Amino acid sequence: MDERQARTAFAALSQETRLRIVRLLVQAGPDGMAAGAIAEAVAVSPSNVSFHLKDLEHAGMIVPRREARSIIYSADFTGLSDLIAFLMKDCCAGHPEICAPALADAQCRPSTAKKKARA
Amino acid sequence: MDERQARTAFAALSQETRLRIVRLLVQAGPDGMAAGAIAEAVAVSPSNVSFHLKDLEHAGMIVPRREARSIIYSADFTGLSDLIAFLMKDCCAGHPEICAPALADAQCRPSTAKKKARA
DNA sequence: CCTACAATTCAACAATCATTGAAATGAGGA
DNA sequence: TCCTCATTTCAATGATTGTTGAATTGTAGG
Repeated sequence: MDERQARTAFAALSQETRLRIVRLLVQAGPDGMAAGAIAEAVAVSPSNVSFHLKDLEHAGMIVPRREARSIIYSADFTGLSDLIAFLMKDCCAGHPEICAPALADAQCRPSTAKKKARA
Repeated sequence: MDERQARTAFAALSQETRLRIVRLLVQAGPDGMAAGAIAEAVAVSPSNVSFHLKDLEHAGMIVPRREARSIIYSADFTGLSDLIAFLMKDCCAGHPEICAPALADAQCRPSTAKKKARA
């Protein structure tokens, strides 16, 4: 992920409605949610949600698929992952020890973490 | 870090000049750089760099200190770390295996990861 | 105290972004 | 085909954000 893509992603996530949509879709998992359901969940108009969904899609944070009459959006985990990697490279560059707390904090470890987080 | 803080941080990083400043300061390390030096490095006017520095400070991405006539800014590693943690919680929530690639990708590992992680 | 320097503040303007409601597209079902 | 539903597109408007140059604050040295 280059700097330009990262900026686009940051901009997408900096807006209240859009950030809520992303969090919603991450929780929804691979099944995703229809545009209309998203609009209802975040309480904005259909045209407005469409505007934000397009922006998030362009930023590589979500991905659409058609299913019958609906368009289902789901989180783009690869895109989110790439953004984290970009941020970690910037944050940790030359200072791995400083960034470590973030890793410990998130309950997200590579498969090497046998025991579950969240005791 | 709550959602509002995260949005402020994302907004700060979504602007070209500001993202360049952050990357510059991360590379500069704890010593930091004077506002004037930053302005020169990113090629913007003093008043403009001041505007962006204030924004980054407000977002918790950089921290200032006075030193003689200069004001030295350095990256706020804690703030950056918190943002990564926020993003990882959102991204990985319930899907740790999906987020793992980001961890492997960044050359930044917690000290708890003795060996492996990339079997 | 006066001057020089580093940085910030301020007001004005330009540019970008978000919201709205109406109209258009596109997929199914009768 | 016709009708309906789900979503998008469009144009207009309001709200935020970024940029500029001049004026200001604060620090240090002569």
